[in-house]
Amino acid sequence: MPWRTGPAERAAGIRPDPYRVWLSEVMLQQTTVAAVRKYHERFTALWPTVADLAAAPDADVMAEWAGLGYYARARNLLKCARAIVADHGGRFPDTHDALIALPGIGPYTAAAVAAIAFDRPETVVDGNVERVMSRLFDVDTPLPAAKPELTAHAARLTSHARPGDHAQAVMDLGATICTPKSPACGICPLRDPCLARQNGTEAQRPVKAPKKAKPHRRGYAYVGRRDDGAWLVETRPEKGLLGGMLGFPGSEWSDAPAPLPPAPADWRAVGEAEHVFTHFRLTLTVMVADLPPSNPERGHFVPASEFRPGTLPTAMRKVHDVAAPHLLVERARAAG
DNA sequence: TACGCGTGGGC
DNA sequence: TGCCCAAGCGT
Repeated sequence: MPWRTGPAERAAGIRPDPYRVWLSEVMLQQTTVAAVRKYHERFTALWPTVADLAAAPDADVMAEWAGLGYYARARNLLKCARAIVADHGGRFPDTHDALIALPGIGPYTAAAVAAIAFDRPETVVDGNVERVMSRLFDVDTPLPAAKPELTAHAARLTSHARPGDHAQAVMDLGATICTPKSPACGICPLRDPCLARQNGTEAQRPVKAPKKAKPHRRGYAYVGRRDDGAWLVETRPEKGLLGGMLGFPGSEWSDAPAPLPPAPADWRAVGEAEHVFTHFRLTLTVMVADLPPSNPERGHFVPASEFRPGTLPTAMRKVHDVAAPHLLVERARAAG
């Protein structure tokens, strides 16, 4: 991964850039490496240092984060960058305790940055480490209750000689060999001491608490365009679902939502957009209309030349994709 | 402690 | 196809 340093660089005493390590770790929270790579490249190209990021407009950062999910991470990313400039002279603190005091940095990220960027003997415990420890010691306590026990195991094994390499190695073992399904025990360097392997329980580790069922919610989303092609959008409130992101005005999302058009117009339904969030399933009825030039009751117009569907969170991009063909038809009909 | 918070890929 | 999951954090 591009934010890592190789053996030759480390042998020469070169440590990874703490800014790049921090950025990667925040992006990797509950997110796959494959999804993160391009976002990390884009962010470091646009904002090469933490000071550059701290100076960026909120809307620019949110737009670049669009599609990566868990948008509170992007809001906290900016808060953290600005705190580092304001309170730490633009340099990342190099201790776990100072790092964990910053927005968006919790136990995992504080340990990961301290270990990987500053080679401090901190114990990282992410989902990979939990899985490796639960198998190595055949822990049958269900997660998340097992977390302290697994953390204690991981801490006892943490290398004080090469903490950064150790942290990445345990996570890489979990990501590539000690995988959730069909672990490659045959090539695992820990196959002999692994208690789950000895007991034949590796497929049942880690034990997890049962999940809650996802309710199904519905709503209306309104995609309106003005005569000049401008799109009616709104910036969502800072807190809550898709907080701070651009979206289309809509109704509440509930069992039986009431229509709530953002402006008087001849709204008509053109289809549905389906999306699954972490804790509920959503079906949005997509409404479209040509809008008069008068001010809407909610939202604001973005000129067609400045509107990029890629800056929308995925649920809203799906709404756009359902609506766009119908709007284009209307534009063409009007023009023709 | 438990919940709210996204998304895309794998099977 | 519907579930499971991924380098968690804030409240």
